[in-house]
Amino acid sequence: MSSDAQPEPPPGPETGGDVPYRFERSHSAGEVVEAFAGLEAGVETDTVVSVAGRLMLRRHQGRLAFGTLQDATGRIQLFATAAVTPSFEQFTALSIGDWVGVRGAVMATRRGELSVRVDEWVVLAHARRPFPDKWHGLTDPDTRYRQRYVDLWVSDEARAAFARRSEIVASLRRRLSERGFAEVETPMLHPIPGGAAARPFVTHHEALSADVYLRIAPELYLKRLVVGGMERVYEIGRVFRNEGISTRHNPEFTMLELYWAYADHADIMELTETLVAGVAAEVCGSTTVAYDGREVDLSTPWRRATMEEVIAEHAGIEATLDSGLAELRACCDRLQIPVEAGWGPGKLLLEIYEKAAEPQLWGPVFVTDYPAEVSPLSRRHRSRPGYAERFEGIVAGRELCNAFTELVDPDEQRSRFEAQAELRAAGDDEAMLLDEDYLRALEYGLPPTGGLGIGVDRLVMLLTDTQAIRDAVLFPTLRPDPSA
RNA sequence: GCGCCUCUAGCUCAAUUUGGCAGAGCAACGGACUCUUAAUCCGCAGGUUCUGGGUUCGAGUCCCAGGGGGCGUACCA
Repeated sequence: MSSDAQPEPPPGPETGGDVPYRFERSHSAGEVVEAFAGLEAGVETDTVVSVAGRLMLRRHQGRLAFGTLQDATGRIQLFATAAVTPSFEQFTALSIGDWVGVRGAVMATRRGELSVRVDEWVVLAHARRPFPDKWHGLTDPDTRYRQRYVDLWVSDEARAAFARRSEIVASLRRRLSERGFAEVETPMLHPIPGGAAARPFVTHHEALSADVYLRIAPELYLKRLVVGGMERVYEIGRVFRNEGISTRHNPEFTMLELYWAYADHADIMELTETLVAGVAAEVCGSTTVAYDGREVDLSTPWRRATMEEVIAEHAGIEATLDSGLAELRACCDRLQIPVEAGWGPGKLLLEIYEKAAEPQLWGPVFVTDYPAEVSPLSRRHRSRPGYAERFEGIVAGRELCNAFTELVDPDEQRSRFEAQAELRAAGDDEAMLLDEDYLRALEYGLPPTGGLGIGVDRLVMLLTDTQAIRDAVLFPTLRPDPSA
């Protein structure tokens, strides 16, 4: 920082000087704006503040210069004059994008713009590359994602969305903590990928001479912890699935999974709707949010409807597991849904739901009573043979969560795994693998447990009104840059 | 994977019905200006038109191949 008593030329492009190791900031831009809101035009206060950020706009007028300084909290105008600002010429030579620290009196210009007078200033970092057009910003999505560090400065929407993402995740953690859930971290490198039907990424551990898999879900480890006596656990973390990329899919995404001993699917529904509505109220200020030009009312309770009910409503078809294989196949034919030979009635019913009913749902709605056949980790429905106590939450037309009363019986879990193995043998490379250690854990006894998985990125999309997962993930997966 | 669209200066965009000297604004650079708000004004520069072939007297433009990206679709949350 230059000093009034013994002014030193601030390091700048001309001097090639080094930049300071730290800067003592007294106020963020937002704090100045808040503290001095309504300051009358032309008033200079005695309050001296230190602010820091990037110079985003400049307006020079001879021996007077204005700048717009932006930091994480917002923008504040800088007011410099040749009379009071040291090294005024160098100050006016700053580039857009340069980081500067400024110390001076808070004032309002004749036009009433709240400003910090530049009594002292120092360059904190030079922007050697030019910033994008100050009015148009970046429009090329590729550049926005690859150079997010630039996008965040020039796109207010991006900055706001990611700030809100942090609030959402913090809110989830706080709410779960309040309910007695302990946050844990389980392995990301799995010897046997499990907990979901998905193709994994494979990697190799040299010292162990063993292939390992990036996890596709933390589910089986979290339930091991319930066996271990952790009655309420959750994990928020990255999972990896070796599948296509789309507006709703990133190969690595963030999942919230929780397990709650002594609870069942009904408890989980209540928890889910309360959690989501609470987070929405906290970060959006309302349980009614706008998404994609439509309204979503997240206030509790959410509608519960069985899979058959929504199929009847939206596809106009009466289809259940009791309809029989032939009838379900005929339904698929009528709806022009391609079917494969090995599919059982459960898979056929699920296909009918996913192709003919789900796309028309807006929600929020819990679609309940999934076929047990397609739910290898969930417990059989207590009163409906062939069904599982599993549900998915559909919000704003998208799957937000997947949950169930957990399957606790080791023998039944073994036979479910074996059924998956048959599917795998028949060519389904997303079918689950048998995990002997998980079965052993179940043999020690898993109490009645409810489990939930929420796609955090999808929740962020919902609450930030973004239509592409890339706008909810800071660094979405892209092809390696051929020019890099 | 497949289909459609797209790629021009650091950024945002132009460039006449298949074709005729590659342009503007912002940023940068030089200058003027003591209350601006995307400041304004004058001046000066700035290009492998994504890459490689081809057609043509002549290609940013037309054709072929490749690359990046977007959207849709498939798999999936």
